[in-house]
Amino acid sequence: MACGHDIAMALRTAYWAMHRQTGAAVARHGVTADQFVLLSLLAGSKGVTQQELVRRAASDANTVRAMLVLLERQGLVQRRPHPTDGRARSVSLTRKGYLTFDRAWADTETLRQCLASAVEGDGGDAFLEELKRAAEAVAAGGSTLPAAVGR
Amino acid sequence: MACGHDIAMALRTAYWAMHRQTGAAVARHGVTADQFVLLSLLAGSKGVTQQELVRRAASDANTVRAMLVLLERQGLVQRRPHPTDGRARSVSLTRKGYLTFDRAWADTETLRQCLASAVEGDGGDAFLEELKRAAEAVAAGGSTLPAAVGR
DNA sequence: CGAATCTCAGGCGAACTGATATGC
DNA sequence: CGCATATCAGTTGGCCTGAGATTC
Repeated sequence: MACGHDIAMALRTAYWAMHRQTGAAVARHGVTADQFVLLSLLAGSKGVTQQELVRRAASDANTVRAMLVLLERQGLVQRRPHPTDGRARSVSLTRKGYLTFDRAWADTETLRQCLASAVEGDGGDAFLEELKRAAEAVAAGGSTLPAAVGR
Repeated sequence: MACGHDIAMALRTAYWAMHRQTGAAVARHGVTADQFVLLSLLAGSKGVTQQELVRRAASDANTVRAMLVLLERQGLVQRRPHPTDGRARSVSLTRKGYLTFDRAWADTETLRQCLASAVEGDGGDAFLEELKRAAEAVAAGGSTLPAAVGR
């Protein structure tokens, strides 16, 4: 049977393999793998708040801000005051940002197909669902069942 | 159908959820989540070379060395010259290393069960296999199908 | 010789903590 | 008031490149 540790290690291996390949594929566009994730989120929806990016990228508010600052210096993203919420910022891609993302997206096409075809056949959807379920369970598991109890 | 991007994002989310929970669970033992991974590998087999750790931890030679130096300063691991290969180092846990790992392992028990039970039921083994297959495909995919071709 | 293992120097993106300002 | 959003200052661990020493 699949013990948690094996899954955790396989998860780690898979993530880093993907992260490194992505980084290598998008490096020549001047962005990192993590920055590419942000770009993909911004390309998908206009006028996102930083908080939204934090949620969707599974990251941190300070980290996201630092990354946006770097992307802003490259002229790939712009941050405008939010129309209704004075606290928030409305982040969106610039034209250059769209161009860069499109190219980077194209250069990661084979990578995504590689990933998809590896799990497709048996049940790609089932795999995706299990992955999401695992993420949720783990994220919530630490708070519902505080591991800092024993001893 | 499950597109590669969705899988990649879910993979990222799952990994970071696990990484953060692990880090929070083992923090009071003075080790990080990544260091805990090394400890678990060392606890599983005696006299491992650093190169072996690099492979199994899906990491980098310089990174592993830096981490081992930190762990060595804490007295958790020891590095001895390899018996047969003069280039290599034989890394193993000290008694303190075993103690620390056992406690950290116990504190991550609920986390592993959380992860296992989330994918169990449908097919935990199938999930693990798909995960491994995806990791292999991605790791090899970048070299067999160089993404830096287009344009 | 080439190849593998490890070490060293250095830089950098990213994650984190804690405190702070501002607007809901 | 509490709460949420974002900012700033600073620290750290981890990843990476490039070079070099040593041994197989």
